[in-house]
Amino acid sequence: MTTTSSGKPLRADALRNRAKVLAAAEDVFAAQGTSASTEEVARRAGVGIGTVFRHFPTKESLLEAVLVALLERLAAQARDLASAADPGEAFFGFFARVVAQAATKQAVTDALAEAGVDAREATGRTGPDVKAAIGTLLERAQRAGAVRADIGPSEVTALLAGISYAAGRAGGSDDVLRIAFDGLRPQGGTADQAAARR
Amino acid sequence: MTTTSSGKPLRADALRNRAKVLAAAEDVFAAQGTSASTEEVARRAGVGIGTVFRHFPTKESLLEAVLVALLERLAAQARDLASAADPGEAFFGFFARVVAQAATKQAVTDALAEAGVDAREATGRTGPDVKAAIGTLLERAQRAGAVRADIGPSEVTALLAGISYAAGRAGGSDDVLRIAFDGLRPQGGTADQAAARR
Amino acid sequence: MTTTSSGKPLRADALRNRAKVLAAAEDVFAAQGTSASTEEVARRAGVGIGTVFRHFPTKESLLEAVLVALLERLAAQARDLASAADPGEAFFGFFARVVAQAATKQAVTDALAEAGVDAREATGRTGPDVKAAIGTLLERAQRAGAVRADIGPSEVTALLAGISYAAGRAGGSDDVLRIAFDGLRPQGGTADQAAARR
Amino acid sequence: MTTTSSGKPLRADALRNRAKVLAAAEDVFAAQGTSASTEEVARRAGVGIGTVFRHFPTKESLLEAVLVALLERLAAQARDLASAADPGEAFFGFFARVVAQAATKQAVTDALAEAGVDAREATGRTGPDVKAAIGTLLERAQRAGAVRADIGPSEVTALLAGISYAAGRAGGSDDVLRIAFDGLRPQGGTADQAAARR
DNA sequence: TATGAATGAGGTTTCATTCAT
DNA sequence: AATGAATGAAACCTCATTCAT
Repeated sequence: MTTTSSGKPLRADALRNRAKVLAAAEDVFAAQGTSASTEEVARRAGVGIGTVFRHFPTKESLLEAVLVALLERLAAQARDLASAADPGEAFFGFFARVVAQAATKQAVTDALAEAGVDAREATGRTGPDVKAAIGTLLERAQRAGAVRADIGPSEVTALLAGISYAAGRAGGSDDVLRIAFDGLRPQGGTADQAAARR
Repeated sequence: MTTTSSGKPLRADALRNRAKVLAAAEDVFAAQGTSASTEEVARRAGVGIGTVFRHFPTKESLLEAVLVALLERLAAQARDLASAADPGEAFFGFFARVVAQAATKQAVTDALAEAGVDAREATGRTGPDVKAAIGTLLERAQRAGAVRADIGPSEVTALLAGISYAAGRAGGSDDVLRIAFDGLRPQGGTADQAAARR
Repeated sequence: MTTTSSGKPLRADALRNRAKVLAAAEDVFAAQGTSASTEEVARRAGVGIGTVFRHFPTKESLLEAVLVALLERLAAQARDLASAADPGEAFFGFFARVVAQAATKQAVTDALAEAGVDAREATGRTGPDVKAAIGTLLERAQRAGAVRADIGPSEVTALLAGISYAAGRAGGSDDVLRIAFDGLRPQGGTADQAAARR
Repeated sequence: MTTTSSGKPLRADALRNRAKVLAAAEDVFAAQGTSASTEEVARRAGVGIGTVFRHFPTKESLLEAVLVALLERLAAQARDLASAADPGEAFFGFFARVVAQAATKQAVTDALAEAGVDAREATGRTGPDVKAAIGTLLERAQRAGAVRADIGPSEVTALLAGISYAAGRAGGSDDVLRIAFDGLRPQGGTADQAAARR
């Protein structure tokens, strides 16, 4: 993501400003919600409002960019864990870490949802990246018998969102995370369990 | 909720309008999010904007009223199930029903959170009602061995919120609900499981 | 002023309400300025808003009525003093008393001026009454040599308004009143002064 | 007043617009009273409503700015006369000129009073400037025996306000001004008078 | 006649976006 | 490319006035 939509490479200073704006936006939206003003983002970034709009022609595109950045970071974390020694630990560790980061992401996910933009469409090719990375973690954990076999990446992603929400808003304690983990593990008395024992 | 804050009973027509506004607000906020305009609510209700503000002097108070109405409805449903024959079925049935209704409630819960109002405080005495009713369902299900014994109403409520969110936003299928249910059941290898098998 | 504009006599209870509203309006406008809401007047009067509008079909007419009532009271006070023993004392005493009451009257005078209504027209036949009563006091004081001879009721009224304003807003002390009095007395080196020394 | 509250100098075009808005506000408030809408001010200034609020973030701050501008102008006029040849003429000339300008100033003074803002506080350091300049004029006139010795700047200011009000509202003729002048001159039978005759 | 609920124009203020500097 | 002033639509809310009860 080092070029504009027009495909032309950005000058060094422009690139630096783009990064400053993005970082500021992440902070501001996390702190004040997505209804924070674009001007506030500019102020925090230390640039003029015009500069924000030069890089992100609408507020929605700014929110989208923040979301993409977050998802990219998540995907990277997932890929880092893809070759960990203990697949189960890798999977659940990733899950827990995402939930812990939820406060910020929540704001942005909400925003896009509210703006009437489907998150999956907005995130373009980043969404699949995350899903693919999660899929890898999931498969390894399932093969190791640490996670039930009858679910796929979509279910994991949805559950991740829900538990993150609970953690951010409902003041959910670790107990909620524990319940989710128990639900994700192979369940007793089923074919899953048999597979887990193998 | 048939009186104003001043304690005087409302005239029949006023009461009817209040209900119309509340219903419209529920629809509008569910459909467009809580940033929908008050004027849109008035339009949908078929009343003048002044009427909305007569009944709910600020937008926040309108959002609050919508939330309270929703919670009241939930509490009533929970109470209805408190004496059902099968406590486990009652508990899980309630959970599933709430999640199914989630689209609307989500909008409002978000709104209050964003508005800086603590949902638990805003809902005044309605929140406790819901929690109490859920507590009753939970206890009965735990005593019957249908639900794990190491959680309380707070965890259930938080999980309810999270799964509802997943259902409303992340397009969570029934699989997510199934995972949550499995996590809520007595877990293998513990005293709970023994109780469950009895 | 015991009839409506339609000429029909008011029922006893209607008359009582009219008086209550008028008194409340005086209080409210004096305390909060003329931008106070009509609803506030109704509340203070202990009647419904509809009742206020039944008696005074517009807010302007209510302000006008308050002003008329005030002027009537002033005229009565002036008439009471018309036969006082000392004409000079009567004149200056009246002047001082009016200024002391100014706070309330100010609000209303301003209001009418702001509302684009010419005070002289609005007050209809009451204005002349006041002016006539002031004229009588003035003439007697002039004949007694206590007030300069080269001014008429119009100048006295204007000065009265100005000094009242100063008293109400500019925090004018008694000194301002003293200056006005000195300016109103027969001035040195003229026929007036001779008369004053007689 | 060539900078914003943030201390940064304004761009040339912004400065021009600020002046246009201020001038328009003076006109509009003078003509229609302080309850005139901000939109009317924008229309008269030929700018968008947003521009008005960029320069004056609330209506009250706009009213305040108009008042400050007026007081500054008055202070400048007073200072110009501070070294005039005839101190008495300077003092009374100033007084007369202020009264002649009264229509506009009245509107604004009223406004601030109504808005619950103490004019003296709101005007910051401009109020004292005016009073100081008036004080200089007064002292010189008193030393020259043209004005009575037993009053100070506060009394002059209050009287100024009152007579201005009379001139603007009550249709006061020059006679009222004459009365005030006579009251301000050294009064017969006192040390003042002796000084005046010298 | 009295009441107060309903109305909607209009007021202040915010903010995403555009454009001159 | 960067800036920030200008714009105006739209939001929330008030209040004089009308009208059904």
